[in-house]
Amino acid sequence: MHVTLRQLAVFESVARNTSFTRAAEELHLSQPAVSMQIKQLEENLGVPLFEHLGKRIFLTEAGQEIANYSRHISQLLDEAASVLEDLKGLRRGHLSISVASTANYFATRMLAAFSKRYEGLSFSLDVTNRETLLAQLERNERDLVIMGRPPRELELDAVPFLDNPLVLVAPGDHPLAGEQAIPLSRIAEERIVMRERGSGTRIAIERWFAERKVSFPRGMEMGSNEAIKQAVEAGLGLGIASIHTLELELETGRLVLLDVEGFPIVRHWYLVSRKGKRLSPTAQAFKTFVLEQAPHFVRLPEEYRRLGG
Amino acid sequence: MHVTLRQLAVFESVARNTSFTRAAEELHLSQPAVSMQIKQLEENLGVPLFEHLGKRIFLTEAGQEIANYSRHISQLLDEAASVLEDLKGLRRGHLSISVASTANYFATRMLAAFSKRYEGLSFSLDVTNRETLLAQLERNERDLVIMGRPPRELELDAVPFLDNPLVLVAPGDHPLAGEQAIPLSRIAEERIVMRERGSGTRIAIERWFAERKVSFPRGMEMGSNEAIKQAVEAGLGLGIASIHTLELELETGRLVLLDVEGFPIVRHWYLVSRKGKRLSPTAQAFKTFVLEQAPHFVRLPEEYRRLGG
DNA sequence: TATTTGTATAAGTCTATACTTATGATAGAT
DNA sequence: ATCTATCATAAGTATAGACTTATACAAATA
Repeated sequence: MHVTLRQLAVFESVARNTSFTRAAEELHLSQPAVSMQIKQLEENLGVPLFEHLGKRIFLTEAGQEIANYSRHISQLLDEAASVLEDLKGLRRGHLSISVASTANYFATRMLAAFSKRYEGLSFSLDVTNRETLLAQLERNERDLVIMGRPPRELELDAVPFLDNPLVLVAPGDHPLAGEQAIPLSRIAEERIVMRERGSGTRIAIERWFAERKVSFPRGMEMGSNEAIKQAVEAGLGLGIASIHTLELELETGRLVLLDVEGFPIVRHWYLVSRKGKRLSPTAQAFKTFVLEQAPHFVRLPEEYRRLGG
Repeated sequence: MHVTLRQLAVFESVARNTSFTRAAEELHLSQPAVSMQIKQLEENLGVPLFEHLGKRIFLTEAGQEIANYSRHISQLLDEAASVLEDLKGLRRGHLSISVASTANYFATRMLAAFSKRYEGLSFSLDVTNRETLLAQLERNERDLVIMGRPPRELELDAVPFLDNPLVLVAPGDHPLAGEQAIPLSRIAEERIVMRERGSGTRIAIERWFAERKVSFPRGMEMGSNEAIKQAVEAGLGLGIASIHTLELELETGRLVLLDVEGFPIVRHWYLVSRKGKRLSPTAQAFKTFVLEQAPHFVRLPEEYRRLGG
């Protein structure tokens, strides 16, 4: 059968007015135009929809059924239109993002704030490692990803939106705590706790030392930021990590920033999406939000120094 | 927006196949034809439905929403088609009939049998007086009506389908009980209990006596068939009524048929509908059923005589 | 780099759609 | 019986709808 929405719309009007002429007026059509649409609909359905008794018309049982279905369908269409409007207007929508474990510390706060601003939106947040992040982008499973320097070889849209200072920290009672302008050479004497080889942070650190032609300090490798913090607190050495992973420890003074020559090593946080991806209104809104608001969700190294002093 | 069902159908196929080319094959179309339909749908909705990443396509969030609505709509259309088929195939439908009070005695049985044969059908049965019956027909509120002789002045389709014998009955212990070929003159001596002036039955009786030039017997008027039966049983006189209202009393012997010259007065039951009314499949089926099966739902006068003898 | 695969765009065709006006048929109303 | 209101039918038209083929473009693949 080849029913059209037009036919249903005309039918609906006729059924409601119980008159072809009245429906024609309502639809700004000639009366024969209405007759034809109804006739076609009846032919398509293979059933008479109206009963003609004298000059009055009545819906047949089939007509009543079709009237119900017709109402239902036009209601669905209205609803669909409204949903699309909501999506455009950010009153509805879903945002799926993933963030590198290290970024979790502030990304969660950003998402919470964004969520508060756009109440209708729903979210899925994945906190995972770099490898998974890239795989998700590859499979187009995420709108956006927050991570450190994204690989150049993959075709990605990556926008830096926030400084990511790698800082040197020591236990609160360390001899170097509070000293200013510590020469880098002094650090070479200390043992360093940092992330394992191959991790984004570690690569950055190695490159940094290499650029300065400073011999890489002996150290300990840890598989997580939490492990680094615990090791440093336990006095196993100095730590190098993103300042954004250290907030609580710095605030309580369990760890302190060291003012070492050349530190912090400034890297950046990136907002990453698949190259060529057309962001949904929701994702676009989040991107804008992050680009504008990100600094409000982290503390700068200076702020902690003030605390420590 | 001017969305068409065609657009939704094509969209549905593309969404399911996640491929324009595959959808084109499925729909036996060229690939550009599919592209065009999707493009139009997107323009109508004002939203991109697909994301193109490399050669792969993904549904946008809006696309997923529309896919849901589209599925729902096509499901409704399927359901509507199936309902119409059911209506045609008498697996579904509604029959609304009214019957004259007098006809109730066998009409209910007919309806029960019909209902058993077509299990999917629903019914509404109104047992009411002649006046209401005609008003209902006038307002096209009933598919069919069962009544005695319908008025000629109204434009009706009326088909007689069953004899309606008006019989003379007496209490089981009446002197005339069992006598054969009682002359009509003998009856003139008795008092007669019958329906009130103006009722269909009464008119028929009066006309019958007039035709035979027999003086109308003195009698009592009753407003209902039940009242007649009670009066006769109580010995207030002989009764004249449709045999179909007397089944129980004749069967138990509380009343007996009198074999009076000229009796029974044979009238007919009619199946009546508004002139020009196109009967629904259900109503048509019931009409056919009644025309073919009606005699099975009543007893003939002879059968009771055998009982009485 | 060339090839294959998948989609978009352009141009053209054909037809059915969605109308129109004019007129006919029918049933109520006057 | 005539008039009036309603719907159906007929004939005609302009348009847009639904296609086609040919070709361009872009990205994955070899």
